[in-house]
Amino acid sequence: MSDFPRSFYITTPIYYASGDPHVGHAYTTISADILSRYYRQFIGGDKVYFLTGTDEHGVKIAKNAELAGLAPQVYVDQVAESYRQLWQDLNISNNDFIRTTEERHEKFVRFFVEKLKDNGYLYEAEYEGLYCVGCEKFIAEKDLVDGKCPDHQRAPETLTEKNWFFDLNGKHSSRNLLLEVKDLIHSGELKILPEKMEKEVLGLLNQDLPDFSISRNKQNVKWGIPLPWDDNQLIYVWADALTNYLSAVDGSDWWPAQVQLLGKDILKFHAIFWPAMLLANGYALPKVIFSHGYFTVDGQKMSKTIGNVVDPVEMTKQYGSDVTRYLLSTNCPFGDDGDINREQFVEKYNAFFANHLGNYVNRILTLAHKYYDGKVPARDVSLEKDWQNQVDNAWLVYHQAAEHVELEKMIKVPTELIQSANEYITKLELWKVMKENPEQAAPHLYNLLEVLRHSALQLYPIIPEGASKILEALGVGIDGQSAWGGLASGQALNQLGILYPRLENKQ
RNA sequence: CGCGGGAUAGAGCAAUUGGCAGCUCGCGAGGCCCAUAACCUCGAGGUUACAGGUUCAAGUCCUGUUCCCGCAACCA
Repeated sequence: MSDFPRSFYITTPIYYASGDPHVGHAYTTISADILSRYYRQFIGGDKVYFLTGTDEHGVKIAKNAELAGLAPQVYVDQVAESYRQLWQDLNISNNDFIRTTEERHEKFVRFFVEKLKDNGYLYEAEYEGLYCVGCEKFIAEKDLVDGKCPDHQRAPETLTEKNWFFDLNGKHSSRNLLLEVKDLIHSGELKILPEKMEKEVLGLLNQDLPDFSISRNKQNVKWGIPLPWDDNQLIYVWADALTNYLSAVDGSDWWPAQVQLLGKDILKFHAIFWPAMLLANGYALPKVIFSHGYFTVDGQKMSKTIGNVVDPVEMTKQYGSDVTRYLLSTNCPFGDDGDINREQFVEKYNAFFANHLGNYVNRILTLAHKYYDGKVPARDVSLEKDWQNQVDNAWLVYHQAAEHVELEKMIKVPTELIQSANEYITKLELWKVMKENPEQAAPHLYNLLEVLRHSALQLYPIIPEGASKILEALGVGIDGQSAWGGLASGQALNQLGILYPRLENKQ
């Protein structure tokens, strides 16, 4: 059995509130929810803290608000609400939802950057960049088309402004934070997973990483948290956003996070800058930074211009929370890129929910009602040995998968148990035995029901709604025992009917 | 020669890090009739992108080539 942490603090990134939720956001959040629910089952509900939220400052948001004709705060209120709604619809069990425009956060960020300054890690310097007058902001060289801003068809000017910089390289303080982060990654104290992402981070650390600025001139960025000691500056969104992982749990002992999930686009910030900031202010580092992959859709990059965007809201509306959770989280090994094939949604639904899980549930509950009065029949320990071994082993594999954050492997375990149970029924022709000699078949049905109980417990983190219904029908709870023999003979069983109707594939 | 990942059956993905190329879906044949046209068994389908090399043994290691994809200093 694997070693469980004493407590489990898990975070998703806070999502940038410049638009509606994306399927990638849903993927990260579902993954975090699966782990949260898993740990709640096995180390206790009060030992798990699951944080998500929204990042609500910055130029882009101010601009989008203006385009929508709304005040920035009104705009982000709406966006935050759409995230909240989606998480609710997806059965996400987050303990907190932090917004960077909340007072508790802003207060902490001011404290945090002030501390960086007091500790000697901030210095003032010139930032030089390409500035587009039309956009009223700095523009990256890679975004230029023929040397011009694509939005305004004009060449940007080179502009300098004074910013406060964070001393990563130890030029202004006694510590070289980049070297320290590198050492901590090498020593395994800070784990970057999957391994290939750790390689990438180490690769970045072997190149020159310049210090980054943690503030912006107020004239260029108008929507943010003021720098406490400098009226002309606002705190740059990254310094603002990363700090949420602390501000949300300030005053408690949840920190350090056990797992911080993120998409690979923001790996550098989380695996290098964030640890450096924590070191500078004397905080512990998160245990694991886990970077998951991206989706392509039908083999292509998801993009609005191609028009192949998968909308998580629509998907949830169409398929419900369990199915959406299943389709997204079991699509590919966690940590790799995966392809979403929408034409396969119905096929995958039928294969797993209707044919496999739903059919099995209906199959054995019907038998129990037909021949055993809807009650858990008597058991016979001498007929349980093989099942007990198999189930024990299944749990071992399951816990190991969870420990390694291999979400796609977690669902394989109960799937295989059910498959074995179906084989068992066929091999013994149990429907016949039940008809002819129900007493003889009784212990076998007990085994089948017990297998269902274990499967449902294992499925619960991934498809909480359906798994809860099944466990309820069996008369047990979600924090049930993973030892064999948890069902009590004589326990009344509910009939569930068709839990997941088969869908016809529209041609 | 900026850093890194990838190319395996019609589709989507595995392969305990060198040991008989597997899984799911789809497809074909049979079985069963308790269950949702479900379930069970068997089968077809691969020169593992390409060319060399190391090895008793290579999808896996090495060299080269082609193609795809992230990141590349402020982009959530």
